[in-house]
Amino acid sequence: MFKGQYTHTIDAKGRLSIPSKLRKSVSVSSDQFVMTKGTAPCIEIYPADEWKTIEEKLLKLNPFKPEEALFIRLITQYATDDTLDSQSRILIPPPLLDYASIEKEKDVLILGALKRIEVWNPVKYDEYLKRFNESYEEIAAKVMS
Amino acid sequence: MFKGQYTHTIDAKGRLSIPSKLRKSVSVSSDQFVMTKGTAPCIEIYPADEWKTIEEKLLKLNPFKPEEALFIRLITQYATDDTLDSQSRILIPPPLLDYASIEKEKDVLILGALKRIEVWNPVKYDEYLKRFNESYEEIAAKVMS
DNA sequence: GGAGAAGTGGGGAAAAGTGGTGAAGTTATT
DNA sequence: AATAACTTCACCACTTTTCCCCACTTCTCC
Repeated sequence: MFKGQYTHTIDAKGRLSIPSKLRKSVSVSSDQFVMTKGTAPCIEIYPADEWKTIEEKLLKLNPFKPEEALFIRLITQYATDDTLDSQSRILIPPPLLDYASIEKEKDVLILGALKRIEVWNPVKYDEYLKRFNESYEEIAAKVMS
Repeated sequence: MFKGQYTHTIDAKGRLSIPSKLRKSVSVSSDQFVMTKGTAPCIEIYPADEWKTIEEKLLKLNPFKPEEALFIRLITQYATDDTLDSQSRILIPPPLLDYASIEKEKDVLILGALKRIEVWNPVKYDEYLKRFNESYEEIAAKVMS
């Protein structure tokens, strides 16, 4: 499972190197990833295996229900798969960078979040945290009870 | 189960040696630990086995629910695993040191707390204790009845 | 007081992260 | 249809950080 936080930079070509500790968390030899737009304003990266389980859930939705069809469009529209290059980097497509307000040659915050990796604009992540008024203890008590 | 208190120093590289008495409390040959931010202003260190039970709870949460996703981010962001080096030390990442107000080359208070080990800035621990008005005797009566 | 264990400090090899160049393939233009 | 220009992707090289190992000091327990 992914965990930890890391600060890397997106280079001028839109490449992002995946922290080695996160790479080691992935089931061996699977350097295939799928990235898509996050439900929060970030980029979500899934190992290919994990993406399959999400895809299965999507397949159970009914595309004739407008709302479910919309969700399918939104999530698949931005989905891209890629394999790591020889320097363990993935190439992030411009639409995803736009969505997450990430600029090339700037620092990004990489979060390990169990089954997925999240990539944030550090400023946006701060703003995101501030939107919630509750303290860590309060949330822990509510969610983990 | 961990118990006792110890005073060690964080070295210039952010390393902390785990007291030998605590090491002996851990189930044999498991020198794998996971540390994360405490609900109190300290660092919590769990043996890897113990952490798994926490992780299982987290995996049952639904990352498409905003509040549950937030909690996953908060707890996993600070989670780091590490194994003891040949001198029985672990490396504590800067974000955790910041959170617990611990500086390098300073003394820290290490507490054995049953299933986990806690690392405190000694000053912060005093402040923490003073926040509670009740006496030891009163708390005991309330909690243990 | 001595021997062994525990705790602290530091240096060097190896890996991780970043930047860049060149070849191959694609598109466009003459 | 051929050539030029641009984009894409794989590979190479350098810098920085990490981590592993060795050495010394201090404390503990006979």
